[in-house]
This record gives sequence, structure tokens and C-alpha cells, in this order.
Amino acid sequence: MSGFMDSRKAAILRAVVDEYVQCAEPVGSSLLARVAGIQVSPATIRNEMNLLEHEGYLTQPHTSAGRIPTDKGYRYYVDTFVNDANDSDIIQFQSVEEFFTKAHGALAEMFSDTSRLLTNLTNYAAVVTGPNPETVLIRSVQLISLDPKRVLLLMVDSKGAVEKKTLELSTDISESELEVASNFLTRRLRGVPLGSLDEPEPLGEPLVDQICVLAVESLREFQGETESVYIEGASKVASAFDAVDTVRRVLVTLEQHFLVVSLIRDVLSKGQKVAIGSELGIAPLAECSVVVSPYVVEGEQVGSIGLVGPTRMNYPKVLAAVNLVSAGLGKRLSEG
Amino acid sequence: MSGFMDSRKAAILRAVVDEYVQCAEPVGSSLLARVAGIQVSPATIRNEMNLLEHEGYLTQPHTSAGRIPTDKGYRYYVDTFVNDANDSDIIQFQSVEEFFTKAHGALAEMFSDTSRLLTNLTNYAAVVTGPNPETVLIRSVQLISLDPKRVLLLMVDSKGAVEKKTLELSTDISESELEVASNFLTRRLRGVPLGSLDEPEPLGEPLVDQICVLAVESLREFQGETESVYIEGASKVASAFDAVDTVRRVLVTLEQHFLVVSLIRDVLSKGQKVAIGSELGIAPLAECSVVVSPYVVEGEQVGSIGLVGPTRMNYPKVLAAVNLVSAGLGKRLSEG
DNA sequence: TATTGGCACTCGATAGAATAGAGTGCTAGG
DNA sequence: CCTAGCACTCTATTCTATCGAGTGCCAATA
Repeated sequence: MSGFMDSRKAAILRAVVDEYVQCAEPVGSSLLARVAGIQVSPATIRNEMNLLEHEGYLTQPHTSAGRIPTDKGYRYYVDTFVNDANDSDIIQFQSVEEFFTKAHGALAEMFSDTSRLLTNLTNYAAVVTGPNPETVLIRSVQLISLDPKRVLLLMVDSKGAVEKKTLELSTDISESELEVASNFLTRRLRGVPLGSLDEPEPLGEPLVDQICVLAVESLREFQGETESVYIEGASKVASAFDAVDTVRRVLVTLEQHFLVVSLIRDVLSKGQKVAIGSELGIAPLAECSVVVSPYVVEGEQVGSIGLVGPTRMNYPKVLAAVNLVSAGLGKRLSEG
Repeated sequence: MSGFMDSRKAAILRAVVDEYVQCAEPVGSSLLARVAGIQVSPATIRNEMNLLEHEGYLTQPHTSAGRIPTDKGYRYYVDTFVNDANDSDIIQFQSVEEFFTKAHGALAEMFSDTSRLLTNLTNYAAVVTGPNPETVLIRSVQLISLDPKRVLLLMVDSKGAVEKKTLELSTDISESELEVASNFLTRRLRGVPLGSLDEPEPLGEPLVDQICVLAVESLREFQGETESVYIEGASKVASAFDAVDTVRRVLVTLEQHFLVVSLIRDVLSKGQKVAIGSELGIAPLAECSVVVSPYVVEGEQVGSIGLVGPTRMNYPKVLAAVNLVSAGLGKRLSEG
């Protein structure tokens, strides 16, 4: 039966994708006969392409143009020809290595620099999501007196990030009371995930209790702040599409960070690394594909990086880049 | 002599700008005669427009189209008709008020939210630069022991921002030594601008001296990190121009943060709030204008906000928005 | 039976010609 | 000094003709 994908058909599909990704123009049978490593005549290729079209892998922009891949065609290409453990370009491999040995500074900077690295490697828009608050543990809580009525609350988490907030008190507080509260909070909260904070039981000392309640309230706020997204590469979007309308739609969508984050989550939760066009389920991104990879710190998946480009993207290269960067980021964060 | 700008010519120029900003199409004499509050015939208007063209305020895309303003035309418009103390729209005024009373959280978030506010108010790209390191003073320096060989360096600055870094030591250090170093640093550095840090003179205690040198080194690094830029509104750029090439050029330029920052500095240093097209001196931004305003915290200019849009922008509205937001931001930062 | 050369056909892209209309500059008369 | 009138210019639009890339199909072939 015709629905069977024999190896020649697959080779033709592969060649169409490769060619179209490179040239952005519908691929015809004669071009394939010349270029691809397929030793049959254009007529034979036409027959195969006809089948591939009826099976939904290829489509024609109009009668008498070449074929371009459908989302289903890209999907087959990715599943069949792009192996995950990819032999990546040597050059970009080196630059990623270099980046992560040189990287330093605050966590936020690390993430946005990583996002920039990824966008520059691939020429598509890059997304880096910060640690998931469920996996971030409180390491220490400090209260530092600024003046009698104002106290700096300081939290260091298990990823080395520091969050702070100034607490305003209604009455003066002494250094010794602060120390009691500080010690109590650290003892009580060390190792607790930022995502699940209970009310502390009262100690009986009204001032200390007041400040503990305030502190826990503020720590809860930190949860929102740790869930961070870094998206870079708007200009690459403008290079990837030539309809300004598409550019606008994609950029508008990328600016809705929560949408991008849940998109990436969805893909990962299905065990996928690639989502193509209509698979995304987001109309404005119908012409886009997303490539994602989680990164692992000390054996735990804490966040993910992703890439948003046109469906017509160089999947092997992009997958290699995403894998490389996520590995590098995980390793770097495990050290520091 | 014909170079004189009488009030009727000025009114015509003004009407051309207003009309062109709204409709994005070359403005003809008959349209002006109908629309503008100018009670003369199209023929008279044509004569005046001819003069305005020869004087460089207007130009024709081609022989028989209407006129559009040149950069010089926009400049005259802004200098003459846009008063700085502007009666702003009531609606946006309220939303800005509301934003700043509700705003909270870390400084970085404050800035990026402000940038988003500004881009949404105006529909152009927004820039917010964080405090200038020259005006940021060190308020306190703390050293907190993480384990015997690792110390958390913590700096609070005069704007309430906190920077931190983990110092790795070659030998163990005791709590008491840490305290000596901590006190010494705070005493020595309180009130010193982050931009001008000297080497501390040695105390004689090798361990304390070692850590002080390390600490000052790290504090210097903080300087770079405090100089932050928040640029939002890439999608607005895609809406503002209809040539995808222009969109790309502008977005690429906006991604070079240092360029944007120095651009804003240049404009402000000339005492200007608006720079138009060629005045920017940056080829890729030839079709853009920039509107800026510094913001003042406790009587001191610490940073600035800006806006990048097409030269064909609604200057009165944008100037009002920029002024409003810079005032709001300054006030908000003065409180917290 | 699978492959291939030949061929008619389709349809977008390109170029040229004709037309309409918007807007101008100029001139002559109020 | 202003303006009505008019000839002129140039773009945008429409229509037509043509070109050519690429197809689907069929008959011939190995």
C-alpha cells in the first residue's frame, strides 16, 4: 500500500527539508535529482513527491511550484534524521565552552547572558527560564538592622541567589531581639522549599513574632521573583520572516512571558524537545517551531532553555546548540 | 526675505506634521485647506509649502505627491509647538499614578515594569536606565560566613539596592576576623561613590587584608552591574515601520545596550529632551526619534528614561508620557 | 513491474501599455 | 497679496501578453 514510507521516499523528504531550510524556496524535482544523492530521474522523484503530498508530508504553495514541507513533514524529519546525541560543529562547541568558563556575576546576569549566547549561536530568539521555585530551598535568613525601625531581610537560597527586602516596623526593635528572630527563622526555615512556606508558630515575644510574620510574608513574595524568564533575540525574529505582520505577531507573543513559559513546560511534559508549527497550539506562532531542553543542577531539573524560530529552521544545528548550552549552564550552576 | 517664518507658515507646518503623524501619508494643499484652521485657498497654501520646502522644513516623496516633514520640520514643530509642561491626557495620567502606587518588589523589577508601562502608554519602544554608578554611594558592607573558606560579601547602596558575591578564600577564616574586616570596610567605605574606590591601606593582619582586597575588587565589579538598562517593546517597533528591513535595523541597534545608553546620555548632555532622525547620528536609526527625561531621586539625577519611535511620532503625547513616568519613578524611588 | 522520456497543461511572476487621479507650479485676473 | 484656472508630472492601478518553472500523466523501455 502507498502509505508505506520506504527508504527512498524518506530520503526525498529529507532532501526537500534540507534544501528548503537552506534556500527558502519551493523545491522542485529536477533540483532534487541534481543535488540529492538520489540516482533516479526527476519523473520518478515527481511520483514519490506526489505520494508524499497525499500522505501529508509535503505541500505545494500553488499548482506548478515545487514542494515545501508541512508540519508533519518536519516532524518526520526531526524524529527520523535528527539524532539527539548530535555531533555538533566544533566551532560553536568551543565558543560555548569558553562562554561558561568565563561566565560570572549574579544569577540574573548569568541567565540573560546565556540567552544572548543562544540567540547568537542560532540566529533565532532564545528563552532561558530561571529555577523553578519548587526546587529552590532556603539556605539562610538574616535580619540586618538599618535603623531602629527599618530592618533588611536577607535570604540566601540553595542556588546561591540572594533576595532582600526592607521591612518597615511600627515600633523600634533592639539588636538583640533581631538576633533572636534571625536565629529562629534560619533554624526553622533552612531547607524549606521557597514554594511551600507555613506560618511560623508564635514564640510569645510580640516584637519577635511581629517581625517573623513580616519576614515570612516577604519570603513568599520572593517566590514570584525567582520564577524568571529571559528572552533575547527580537532582531532575529525580524530576520527570520519577511512579512512584517508575522514579525509583529511573533514578537507580541514572545512578550507574554507566562505564555512562553507554559509553552515550554507543555513541550517538556510530553517528553519532547521539539514542537513544530501547529503542534504548539498557538495561532500567532503557527509559522514557528520551538526547541527546548531542561538543564540539570546537582541532579535536579531546575529550569529550561528554549529557542523559537521559523518552522523552516536548521533543526540539527539548533538541537545541538540547545543541548550544548543547557549542559553548559547546568554544569556551570552546579559548580558555583 | 523669504527665510522668515511668519505665523501662517508656521501654522501650515504644524498642520502638515499633525496630519502626517496621524495618517502616515503625504499631505496635500487641499486637505490642509479643509482640515486646518487656515482660512486661505489651496493655492496660497501651495505657495507657502513651496517656500517651506525650499527652506528645508518639508519634502516631497516625488513630484506630484503631498509634502511630508523633514527632520528639520519636526525639530521646528517640537521646539515651537510642544511645550514641556504639558497638559497630559487625563486617562494615562491616572494609569501612571496607579502603577506607581501599586509598584513594589526589587529594583530590577521596578525598572523593567516601568519600561513596560512606558512602552504600553506610547506604543513605542521604551528604555529605562538604572542608577548611574557615580551617584550611588556605599551604605554598608557586610561579610557573612557561609563556611570556613567561603564568605558572602554583601553591599547595600544608598538607593537601597543590594549586591552580593561569594568570596573564595585560600585559607580558613574565623568569625572574629571576619567581623574585624567587616567593620573596617564599612567604616572605611560608607558614603564612598561606587564609581571611585581606592585600595584600602593594609591593617597588618594578613588574613583581614587579604579579604579586604578581595572585597574591594568585587565591589568594583558591582559598578558594572548597577549600570543597568531595561528595554522593552520590540513588538511596537514592528508595528511602527512597515519595511521589515527597517524593523530589523532598529531592533539590532536597540540590542546594543551601550549604544542606546550613550545615545540617551548625549541627548541629555545637550540639555535636550528630543532628538530627531539624523540628529541622532546613528545611521540605522535615521527614521527614528528619541525622547528622554532624567529622573530625580532625593534631588539628584540618578538615571533616565527614554523612548524610541519613528520620527513620525506623536511628540506631545510621548513627551507628556515620558515626563509623567520619569516624575513618577523618581517620586517612587525617593519614598522606598 | 519499476523507471523514464516526452508532452500538454497550470499558474505565478514579470514586463509593457493604457488610464485615472492626486497634487503640483505657474499665470493671469481680482 | 490672494486665488481660480489650467497644463503638467508622476504614481498607482489595471489589463494583457508572455515566459518559464514545475507538474501530472502516458506510453515506451529495461
